[in-house]
Amino acid sequence: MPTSSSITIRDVAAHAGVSHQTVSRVINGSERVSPETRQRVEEAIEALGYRPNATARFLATGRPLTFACLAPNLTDYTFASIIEGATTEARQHGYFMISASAPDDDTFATLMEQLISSRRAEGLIVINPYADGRHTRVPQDVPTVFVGARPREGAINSISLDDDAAGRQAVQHLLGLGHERIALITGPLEEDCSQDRQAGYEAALQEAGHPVDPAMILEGDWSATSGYEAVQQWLEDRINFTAIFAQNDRMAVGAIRSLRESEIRVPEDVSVIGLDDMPLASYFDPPLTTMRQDMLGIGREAARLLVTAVENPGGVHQHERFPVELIVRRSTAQKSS
Amino acid sequence: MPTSSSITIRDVAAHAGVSHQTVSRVINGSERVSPETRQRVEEAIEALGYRPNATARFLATGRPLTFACLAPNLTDYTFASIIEGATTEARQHGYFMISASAPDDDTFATLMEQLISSRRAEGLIVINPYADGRHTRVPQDVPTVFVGARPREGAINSISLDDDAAGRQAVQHLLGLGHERIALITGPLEEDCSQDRQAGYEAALQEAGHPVDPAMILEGDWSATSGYEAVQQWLEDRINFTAIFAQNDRMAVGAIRSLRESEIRVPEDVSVIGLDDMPLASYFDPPLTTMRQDMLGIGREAARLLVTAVENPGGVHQHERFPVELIVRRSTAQKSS
DNA sequence: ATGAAAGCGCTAACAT
DNA sequence: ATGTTAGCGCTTTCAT
Repeated sequence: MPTSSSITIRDVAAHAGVSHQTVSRVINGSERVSPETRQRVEEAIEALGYRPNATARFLATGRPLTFACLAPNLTDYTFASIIEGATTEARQHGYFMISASAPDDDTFATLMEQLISSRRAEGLIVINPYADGRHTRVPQDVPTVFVGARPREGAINSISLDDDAAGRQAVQHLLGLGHERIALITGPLEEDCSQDRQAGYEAALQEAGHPVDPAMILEGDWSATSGYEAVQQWLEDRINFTAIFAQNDRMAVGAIRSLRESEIRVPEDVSVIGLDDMPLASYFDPPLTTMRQDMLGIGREAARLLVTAVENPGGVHQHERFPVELIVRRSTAQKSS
Repeated sequence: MPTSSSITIRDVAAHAGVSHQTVSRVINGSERVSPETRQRVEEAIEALGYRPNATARFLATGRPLTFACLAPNLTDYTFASIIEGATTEARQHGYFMISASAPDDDTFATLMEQLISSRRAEGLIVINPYADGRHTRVPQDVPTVFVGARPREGAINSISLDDDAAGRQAVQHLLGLGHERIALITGPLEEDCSQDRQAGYEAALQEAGHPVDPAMILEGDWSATSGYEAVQQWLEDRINFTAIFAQNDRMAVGAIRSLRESEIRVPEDVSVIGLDDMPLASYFDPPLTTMRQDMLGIGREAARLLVTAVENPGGVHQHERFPVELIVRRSTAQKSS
């Protein structure tokens, strides 16, 4: 089997004594080829080591069979999982994924130009589109799925967690353990999910007849450090609370560190619940109570929606919300007396 | 600025009253265009909202300006970081990256066919090529960089940690604290890095005049669970040790969990050192002593080597090793009497 | 400095 | 069932 250096469809045709179009039919699995001819062509392909040139095919069909997936970064575990799910699912449908990190608005705009305007990719997945103004940079008429954003005006598919329900669930778990003074550490408030999780938190509290105390709500930036600092702040301000809902696991871990350093026991004195179920969440001390999100599944679904959008132009835009699953470990416990 | 739906170079040419070739010259920044003509063409481009079609350009030049990066998965923090570094660096040089996960040999082979043989990508980065037989699946003559593999025969660039030095450094740190009975949890032994880290461990021990006891060496699979189980095993076998070197952080964390459950204190009774400096390594209890590897830098360097290989065919193959940096936190301490 | 012609490797449309 | 003729949108000679 010789090298496939630059054997073209015509070389194969010559070798098999047929027209190049017949070769094209064979490699595309058309029915309209006699068995004998097909056989001869396949032998020629094998003999010459022919491999179809993807670029040429893309040009001829006008379809690059490629998606782009943009996230603030590629290393965050949640982003990476979504990307993995989307990439794998896309492949199943014949598409490859170009993923790139767009830390800011400008980078995002540049990538739009190079990826979308140049028609290098025919579909787009944007993770965290409301992290900044990037959602406004998406060109019209490009099949797109936003991940981690609420449905909005505009012709775009969206997938997100059911963040409101997640917020409620966290609070209800804590309420069920007897806690009433529940503090909240949010993510950046420009992100939909932070707002929705907070809304769920407030709703659950109010429905249970408890007040929402603004002093017990602090904004973090998803980092462990910001969770740590939120607790420091409350301690300085002498805020009383017996439980904390951190909107992600990293902030929860930071909060626990801070509590411990102040000799406050978790969960005996204060319960802490996070959200994500990040890797090793059960290996922290104490093992983290949290809410698991199916990030791989979200990524897969994003790819599925995108395939649908690309293959059925003018279709209806979909909006989905994924549920969260409570994982009770040991950072939450019954409120002590 | 109208839509760029399907404006071609010829539309622009007509609009500007020049030949399409002149438009080509303008968008490629050729010198051989008079300022006035250039001006007119640029106005036409603006007026029509023209954007060059990347696929057409690829076909004409024979260069897809795309790399592929294959890893066992996309979510592992070390892989994701390497990918992020490589993707970003590649972009700097005008290349996009298609990344995909190849959990096994067969998937890898299929991806080679779809990505490389079809000339959809012109360069290849393989993370962990010796995880299985995948390194044999890389076609000849494709510019390739192996990440996480020792230099070998064959025309391929490689980058890895200086794993041998890392193994030594871990042991020397422990030796310096007075430990002599140092147990080792390795990664899968088919991977170069596991072997090399073990070689460094053994060399450092021997140079210090201490025996290498095979009973104190157990093979893990990088997971926290395998670290946990290794310690269980030693405990059952009543092996005596005062320190553990786990070849990655996850296994270190698992080992610590196991030790604690047996009422063995870390670091008072047993010191534990890992390798990676994974996110939140400092948030475990105790904060993990480990060795940091610059995964983003490794990824960037991989992309740089690949650009060189692609742009200078027939060049020399490079092999690089990155150093590791000891991060002393609190899971290691002076051996108690 | 600019244009005309040819072709990259394939698919699509129309014959036969 | 198979071949012929045209492109896809661009770059690359080679003229002028």
